[in-house]
Amino acid sequence: MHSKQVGMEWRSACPVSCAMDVLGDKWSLLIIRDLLMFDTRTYSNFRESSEHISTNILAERLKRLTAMGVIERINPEATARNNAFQLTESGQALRPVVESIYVWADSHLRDFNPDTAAAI
Amino acid sequence: MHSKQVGMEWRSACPVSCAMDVLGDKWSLLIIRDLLMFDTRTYSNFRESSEHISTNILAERLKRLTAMGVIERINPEATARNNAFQLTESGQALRPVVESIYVWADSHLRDFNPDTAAAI
DNA sequence: CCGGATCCTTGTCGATACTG
DNA sequence: CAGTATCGACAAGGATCCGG
Repeated sequence: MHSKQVGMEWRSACPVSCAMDVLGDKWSLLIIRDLLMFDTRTYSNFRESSEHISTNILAERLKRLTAMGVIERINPEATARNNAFQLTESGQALRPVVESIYVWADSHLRDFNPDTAAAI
Repeated sequence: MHSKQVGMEWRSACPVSCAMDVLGDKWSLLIIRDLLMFDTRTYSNFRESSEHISTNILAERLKRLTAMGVIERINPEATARNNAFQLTESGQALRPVVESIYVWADSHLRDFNPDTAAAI
């Protein structure tokens, strides 16, 4: 699977920029976060997360992250009943990213959001 | 300076979510990247970066990142001639975030973008 | 010139209703 | 329950114009 096939366009060759082309939105890293915490998540599991993603955005992000090899379905031929996602090796390699973001926000965003808590 | 004062709304108390409320777009972390690389950047320096941000987006992001205490003007009373931004302590604390993103993209996005190079 | 505001077009987000 | 269709709201992006 290549970039052209998923309709991906890269703004530049910079890895950080490419990463933002894939993950640079408000939702993608929260999906990754959920999967880092719970290993597997269903469509409705994601919807239960406290940020309340809407169905079309969730479906699109799951599609994109799957296309980019970050997540995958546990069983590709699963029915709607038992259908869940997990991280690929690439997705698991995002753990340091999410953790460093967590650490940063936890120590530098407190002044702005008094509610910021360790609990997710 | 508090969240209400900058019109900030938080989707949840999760630090990762809060971080995405501040940095979760395609441009913010590229601005941080530039400042990590060059220490100080002017408005037009940012515009010269290879992703070609447009003026209105840049102005808005600089405003938001300033409001969130991530960047600051070197000299608040500078004229248009000598006017540049730098990272605050909070912004410099984002170095591990940008670096881990760089490392991830460099090793996991190559299959999708053959042009991904170490050079920024 | 440079920083930045404004206008305008296009694209994406997000809520909700709806379908298999 | 997973996913799609629709539509209004809003953000992105380009061009252009203004002030110092």
